[in-house]
Amino acid sequence: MKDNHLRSDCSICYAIDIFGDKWTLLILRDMLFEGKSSFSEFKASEEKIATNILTARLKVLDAEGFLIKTASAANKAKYLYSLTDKAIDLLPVFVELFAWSDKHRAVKPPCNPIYKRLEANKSETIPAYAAELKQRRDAILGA
Amino acid sequence: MKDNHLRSDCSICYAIDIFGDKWTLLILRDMLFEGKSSFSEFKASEEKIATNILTARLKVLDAEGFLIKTASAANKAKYLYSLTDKAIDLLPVFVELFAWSDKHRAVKPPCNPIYKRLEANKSETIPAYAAELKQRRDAILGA
DNA sequence: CAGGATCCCATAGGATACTG
DNA sequence: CAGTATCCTATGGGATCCTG
Repeated sequence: MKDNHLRSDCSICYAIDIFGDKWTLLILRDMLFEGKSSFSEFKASEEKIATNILTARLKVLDAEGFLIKTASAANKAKYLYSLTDKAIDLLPVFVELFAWSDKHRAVKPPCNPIYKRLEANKSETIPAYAAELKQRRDAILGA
Repeated sequence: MKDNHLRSDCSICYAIDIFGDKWTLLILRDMLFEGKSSFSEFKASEEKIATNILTARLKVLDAEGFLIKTASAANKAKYLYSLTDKAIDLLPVFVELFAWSDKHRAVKPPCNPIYKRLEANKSETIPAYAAELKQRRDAILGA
């Protein structure tokens, strides 16, 4: 994809142009549902992302306004990645994607309890969880 | 991705392993929202997919149970691609993705009226549209 | 019209080693 | 710990031509 050159005006295409690959959504999953916020935590996920890919994806997510990078207060050599509202707004997409996957894949894996919590009563549970995420973020950023 | 080798048990990862690329969701979009059902119609979409990629993606979508390929009744050399329930079940994902994109992209493009119809009253409109799609499909397949 | 076949390039991504 | 730097391979993908 050429930089800053949209393939079309389509809204779906806009989304795919940003995170239509094998890794970006997994990083966002880690942040949205696994409470992860650092390079080494992402690296430790079971899909085993390579460090060069991880660096590249974090850079894009930053540039596209999905996350904010700050230095850790405790450890100067450590960085923390916080979610923007734009990223948190992807929650409904993840919930639907999860529900679909859970319905159609052959093997049923043990699933993250947070998903289960969000599947029922979506119009209440999702905004509530989004608020939690924003609260955690603001605590870290000291906003 | 190695064939039939899942990177992890994660449900999100399952979905990404199938359609985590720049083209697959656009083909499904064309089928779900644009009423397209043939090779040449997909090829004509404004993102200009290459024929080798299109062939490859259709093959994967077929193998993964997203569509059914049948010979056209009218034209023997023509094939029709119909959506399976598995593909139609992606409707909620598309609707949320569309809503997210529409909220966060800088430029607001003129949008497909079908999306607008599905954004309100989702729990009624989405199943209704899904039923429409299945009806159309069954008419074609003569089921 | 639906694709297959080729050629070729760019990017994705894996593995490993290294640095502040 | 958070990357950078390489090196290498595999795949994605564009362009073009060809065939039943």
